[in-house]
Amino acid sequence: METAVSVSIRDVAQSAGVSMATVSRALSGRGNVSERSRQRVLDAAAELGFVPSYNAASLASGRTRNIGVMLPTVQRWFFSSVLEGASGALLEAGYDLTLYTTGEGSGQRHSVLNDFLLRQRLDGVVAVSLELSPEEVEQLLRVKRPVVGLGGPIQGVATLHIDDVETARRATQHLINLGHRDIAHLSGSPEFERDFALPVSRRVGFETAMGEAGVAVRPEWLMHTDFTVAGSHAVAKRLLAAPSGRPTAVFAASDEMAIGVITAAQELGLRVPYDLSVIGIDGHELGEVFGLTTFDQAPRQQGADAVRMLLRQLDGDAAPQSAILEPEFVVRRSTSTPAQPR
Amino acid sequence: METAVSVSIRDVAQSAGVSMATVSRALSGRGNVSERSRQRVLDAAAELGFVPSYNAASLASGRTRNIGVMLPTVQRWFFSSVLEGASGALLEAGYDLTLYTTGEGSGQRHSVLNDFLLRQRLDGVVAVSLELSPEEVEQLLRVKRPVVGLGGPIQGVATLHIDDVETARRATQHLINLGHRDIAHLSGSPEFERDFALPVSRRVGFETAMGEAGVAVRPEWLMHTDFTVAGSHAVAKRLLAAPSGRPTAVFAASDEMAIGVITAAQELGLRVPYDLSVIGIDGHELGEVFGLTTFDQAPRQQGADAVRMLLRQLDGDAAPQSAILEPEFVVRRSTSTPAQPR
DNA sequence: CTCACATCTGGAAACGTTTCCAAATCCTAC
DNA sequence: GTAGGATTTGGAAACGTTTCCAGATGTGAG
Repeated sequence: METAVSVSIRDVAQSAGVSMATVSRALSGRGNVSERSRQRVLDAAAELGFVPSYNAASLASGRTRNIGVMLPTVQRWFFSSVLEGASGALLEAGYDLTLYTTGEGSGQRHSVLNDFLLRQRLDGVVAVSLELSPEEVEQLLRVKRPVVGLGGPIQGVATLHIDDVETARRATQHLINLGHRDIAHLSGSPEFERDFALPVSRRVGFETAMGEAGVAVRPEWLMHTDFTVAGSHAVAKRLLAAPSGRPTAVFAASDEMAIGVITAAQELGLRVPYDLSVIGIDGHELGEVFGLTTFDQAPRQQGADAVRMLLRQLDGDAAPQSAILEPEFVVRRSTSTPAQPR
Repeated sequence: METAVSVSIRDVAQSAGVSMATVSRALSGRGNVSERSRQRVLDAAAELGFVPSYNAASLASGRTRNIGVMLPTVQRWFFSSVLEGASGALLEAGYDLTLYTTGEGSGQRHSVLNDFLLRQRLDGVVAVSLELSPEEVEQLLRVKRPVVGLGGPIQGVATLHIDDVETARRATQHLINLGHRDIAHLSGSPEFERDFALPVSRRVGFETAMGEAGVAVRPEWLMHTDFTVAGSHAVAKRLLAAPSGRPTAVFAASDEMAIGVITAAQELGLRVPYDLSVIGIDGHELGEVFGLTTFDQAPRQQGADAVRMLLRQLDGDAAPQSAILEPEFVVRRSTSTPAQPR
């Protein structure tokens, strides 16, 4: 509450009658300080309204209390959820969060890495749905910055993710178990996505389940679009209005896509699930509203967990243990037995 | 591409055969350097793979090339759009973005300000939909950090926002002009929101339009909920199923709420717009899918603009000029004349 | 060929912490 | 009371830049 300009550790030291070294120790908690000194320092600091300079501390110590979060965009539900989770966990731990949205393409990513991440501004990085090249990983590890990956495996980096193939297989199996045979799959394509092999993994899971059940995959029912409601809405309208007949069920690679399918169906006068069953993956907040059956992968939780993993690594505690997450199967009213079993 | 450990400005100086001062000048662009020296420095820096330390630079210069963005949450469309816009603009300008999600309540906000913002880590702050107290503003300005507000006026701070009252008035008027008289309004409430008087402003606009047209406002048709699809979906179901009769039109304070109303209507078998007209405010990306009539306020653009305003201020260029934005009226198929004009 | 002035350069002092090191002080057990 | 170890302390050297201040070098006009 004094003059805001530059009350430094030196002023505190003077006022508390101790050395700067002791002030630093008392305030940061590293090193031994007698209870008496600590108290005097704390009082003096409070009295003077002392605010330590992160920059100076970082420069001297190498620690920044700042974590970078890289993700393709903040506009899709999965990513904003992850971000929200990470942000909360970091705030709680007293860390800053520096955000890098790299764009859906990989164009900006390299410059981001070079221009920002390496400048010793970050203690660590959470990379969400990004395929880092071996060189990029090496670059990061060389500067001793731990990295945690989210949403898919990254070579040489601790990672948190669900088993995409298996989850897709189970989703498809759910439809088959209900009696569906005419099943379409909506997924992303390399045209729209650069992250991981996510669209591919989910398609493989789909095909695996179909193969296991001896059901043929109709290539014209493998549709590609971006991972948005609007994109899948448009594609689904074509799919469902095709004169060659329509599927009785759709497995969408994400909940946003599934919602696009549902709205498209409604627009065409189809009743879900009576005329069309729909299942997705994600656990979107709107799943409830649309009665969507899905595999919930709790992205918010994932964001928080990734941060905690990273912080543990920074504390030197744990080995970077990758983990495969178990999504929760949530059955709602968008799936049922087909109306006209063949 | 050499050993990554600590190639500093000193090494570059040595390698280029000039002083550290000259290296600094050549690299940062401030101060005069002969073309010859500049080239040698640039070459040496590239050769050694020199990466300047932001921390050291910040410490010495006081500039951080880091902008803070504070917003309540990243999970609502308006906010994630603003963030996306801001992030892009900052990346482009070579600035880092430090994200503070303060939570919808104001609880965490104060600590955020104190613990983070003031630590000379930020060159400036973009505050989105936050009501900063005079003390908080004063605190920021005292440390000479420019602030730009978004989403509502902040005392003593340059601000970017639409005229909420007027926009709400025009939205309501649109319904009235179509012939509607039984109009409900869905808005937020202090129970859910802490930001600004936004819900209030939009309600006032609604009431103004109704008053001007001599139409009575039915208090039971003033519904409150949070600014989400799910929240408004639930409330709208009650509204539209009320035995006392239902409105022919709904003005929702945000597009997300409007979408909740539309899905609720569909679930109840009502046809939009035949049985119910719906209008919102925002310009949500799903507006297209749902055919939503709305006032588009281009939040992504707002985020980018806010950043540019801030950067201009940092360059010492411009006076902090507040601006009132003009939303764009987008008519789609969710509004029409009422089915049964009285 | 000089002089005056602009441009360029290097030395060194900041910036505000952390942490190494050695010295001082405190304990405990004998 | 004392030796030996543990705990506290302060001095001062980092950390890697920027920038002030002079001094050196270049330029153009007379």
